[in-house]
Amino acid sequence: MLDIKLIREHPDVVRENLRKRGNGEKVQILDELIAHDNEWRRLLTEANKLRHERRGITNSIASLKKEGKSIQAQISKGRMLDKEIVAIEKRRDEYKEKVDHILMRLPNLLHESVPVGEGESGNVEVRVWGKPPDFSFTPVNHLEIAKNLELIDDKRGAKVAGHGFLYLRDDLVLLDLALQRFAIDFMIKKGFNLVEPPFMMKRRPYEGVTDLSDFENVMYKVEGEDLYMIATAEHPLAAMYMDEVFLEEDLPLKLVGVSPCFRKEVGAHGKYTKGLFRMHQFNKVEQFAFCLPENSWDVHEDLQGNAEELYQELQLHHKVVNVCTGDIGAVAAKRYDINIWMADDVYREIGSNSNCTDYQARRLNIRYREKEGQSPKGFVHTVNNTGIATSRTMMAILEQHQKSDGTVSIPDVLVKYMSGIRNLKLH
RNA sequence: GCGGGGUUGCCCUAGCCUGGUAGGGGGCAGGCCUGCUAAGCCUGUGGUCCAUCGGGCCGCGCGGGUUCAAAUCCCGCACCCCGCGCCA
Repeated sequence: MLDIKLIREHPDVVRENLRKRGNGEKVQILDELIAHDNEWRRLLTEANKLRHERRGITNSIASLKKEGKSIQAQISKGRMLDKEIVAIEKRRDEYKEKVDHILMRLPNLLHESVPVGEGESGNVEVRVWGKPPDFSFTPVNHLEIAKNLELIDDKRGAKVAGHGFLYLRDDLVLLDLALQRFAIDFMIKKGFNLVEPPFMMKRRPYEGVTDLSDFENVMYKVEGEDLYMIATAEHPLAAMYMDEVFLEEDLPLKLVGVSPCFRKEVGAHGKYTKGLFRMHQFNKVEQFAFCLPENSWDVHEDLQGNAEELYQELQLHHKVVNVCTGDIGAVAAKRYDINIWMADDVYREIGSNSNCTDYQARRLNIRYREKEGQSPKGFVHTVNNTGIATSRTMMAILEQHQKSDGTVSIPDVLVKYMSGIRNLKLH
């Protein structure tokens, strides 16, 4: 959520931001917001004047009573005023609701380094690590490899849970767990605190962390309960400190969350949905940080470095892109994606890293104070970054580390987490 | 799931029975005093709106209700603590 004061004082900045994002239609709702906010403030001031008058009457009744005088005239005067107050406050609240409604729908302000562009094609490459594998045979996709090795059962997954669900089997389950343990140990060494969050959360904290359209397109709702299945550990991690105030010396607070992720993937038609790439359920180790506003850009780069190191240790060729205005999403001020090479010679997203600045913190009311005993100074910044999404990482390992005989070699760093297994092969 | 207790400002706490401007302590910030330090004393402390000084409104877990007037009375809900029950 943006600061309403910023919108009042610098509407041109916000308007320009919406244009850059290609949210032309939102420029209009911004103008509506400003008009509604003006009207809200006018009605608020008017209501406050009436309430002030009303308080005077109430107080005069108390003193008249003490003197034993009649209070009837004051009571009827008060009743008249009450009617006016109720009417004005009803209108005031209607405008306030309109203001909040729009405010919750405006995207975050972009960082100046975000490239302007439309869709994925507008993303700008900033780094490449490694090269495409030099195969002496025609590489095949991970689903084919995994099915040949009897490590994935997609037919039964579909039978039992529907499209987008798989049974993982045997060594692929071990690989999933190995990736999680590898990433967890890595992040702990980097000074992160390990957290397993709740896998469901209530609506109010959920509204604090995400775009409202996600409630239709992304999250599963638990029927009959005020609970949603988490789409990523980022969400419960961000909401963990809702309505709290950090002490400046405790920041940055870096958390590594491990959890399954549940996503409806509404509107995924036409996108690449093969095998492990786009599923309704997968496991992820997530980096998350709360930090001071002045540090968030450093922390953002810091987490990016961690993610790149992870894929380097796994010997996975990838590219880093600065995600453009048309592809970045509402919550982030800046985002890097890591795109992984796949066997069809296409690079696909394996993780992303977003600085959300104070956008989530304002919605969640997470602040910081300079010293114990002082009042809060401002909102913290939040940064979230995929450490390892096991599904897409397994996919990349299968495709990049496949061999001509249909087996797959396990990256060295994972072997100790795989009970010594060095290859995926048919048993 | 049942019973009891609780939720007041940055923190702790009084006020609730018996409705009438939320009091005290601590912390923090600023000031006074002081040769220096400590102590002491004074002022301030959340959100928001209008405005030149300044002033108003809101805020006692959340939402309703009663009343001229609600932290206080009534109803509903959430969360926390204790005990009981059930349970991997």
